[in-house]
Amino acid sequence: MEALIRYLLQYGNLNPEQIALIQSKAEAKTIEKGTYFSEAGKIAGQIGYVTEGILRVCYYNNIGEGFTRYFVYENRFVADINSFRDQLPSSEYIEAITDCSLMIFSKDSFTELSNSIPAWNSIFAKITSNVLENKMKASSNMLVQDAQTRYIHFLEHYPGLANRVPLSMLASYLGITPSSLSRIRKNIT
Amino acid sequence: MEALIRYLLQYGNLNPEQIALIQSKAEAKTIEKGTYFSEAGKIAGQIGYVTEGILRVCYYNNIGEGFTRYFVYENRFVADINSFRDQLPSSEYIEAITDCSLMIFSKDSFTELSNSIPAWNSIFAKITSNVLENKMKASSNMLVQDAQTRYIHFLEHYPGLANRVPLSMLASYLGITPSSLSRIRKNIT
DNA sequence: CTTGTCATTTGGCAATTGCCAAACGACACC
DNA sequence: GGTGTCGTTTGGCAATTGCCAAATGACAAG
Repeated sequence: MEALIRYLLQYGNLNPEQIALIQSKAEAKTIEKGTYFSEAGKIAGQIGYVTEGILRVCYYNNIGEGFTRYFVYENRFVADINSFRDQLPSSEYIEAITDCSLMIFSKDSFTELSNSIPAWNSIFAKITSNVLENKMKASSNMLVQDAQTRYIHFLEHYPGLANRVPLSMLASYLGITPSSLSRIRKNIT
Repeated sequence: MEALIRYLLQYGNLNPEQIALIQSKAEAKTIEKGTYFSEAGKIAGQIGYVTEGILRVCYYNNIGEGFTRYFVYENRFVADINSFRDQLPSSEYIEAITDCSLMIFSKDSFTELSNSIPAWNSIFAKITSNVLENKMKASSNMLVQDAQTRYIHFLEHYPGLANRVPLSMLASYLGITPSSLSRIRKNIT
């Protein structure tokens, strides 16, 4: 909970009353490995702050293969933000790939905070654009690197994460086959 | 100018007085092919709505090669949004690849609109997250497609654009060499 | 018209990566 | 212990793409 407040304070100021209000609206939630926090076709009813565990934002093609767009891990927000904000159907899945603990805000709580705390919307606008811009740059950079460079960059940028996610999901994030990732790992040891 | 207002109205409501205020703050500007709208290391002082022409958002590596992250063309906003919002140094270049006509808002005008029009920040928050999310998905999708598929998808998604941008810049957007793109074009005719 | 410059095309070859199939390892269940 | 399942590793081969170099084309300047 302190971590959540510290995270928010990076993006704007909040006084003690506002912090107390936020804390009163945050709700602890755990979800099991393999279950979905949010599903394509459904409307996102909550936004979560990850206190423990890893999720992946992913989609499936017409033959059921899953592709990882990115991972979300401790001390980051997770949600289909456009679905949550405008209450439109989501286009992606958010899947827990380990057991996860989250602090969540329901849409109603989020709206109340947005009405009570002037800085709230500005804080989330900043978080959203910073995070999305970074994700976009990461994908865009990967496009012009070879597979091994992408993997090494992932190792450096997300220390420890490579050992916590299945090889096949990491491979689809990197845009390569599981076999290729397995060979790359053998190469660089 | 009507196009700009119509674009904004897609993301929120504005009454006639607000529309008039917006129009009074928008400033016409032209920039020449080959010049920068915004530069890495500098603070973005304006946000532009493209009425004519094409720009690219790009960066350079340590040996001076330029890589295109994406293109911005008619009836879209262009800016380094994080630099513009927080007045921090930009990390990328925005280059006119044809002569361009823009409607621009200076940081001061933008702030005034933000103070006078309650919906203003919400409109730009939606535009920002929608646009960034689409860019991010596009890059992420490209990562798992072969070069020809990426090019065909670009042709379908941005009709006419392929003939208006230099092959070398399109190649770097697609993450392939100019030679490869040239061969792909020969293949599919 | 000639020249120079720069972007694009093309060829040949090498490296990367994908695809398919088989083997292996971990692990739960009987 | 045996069996099945699933994820990962490995091998062999084919396709894609990059790299380097040369040829061609477009175009502006003299």
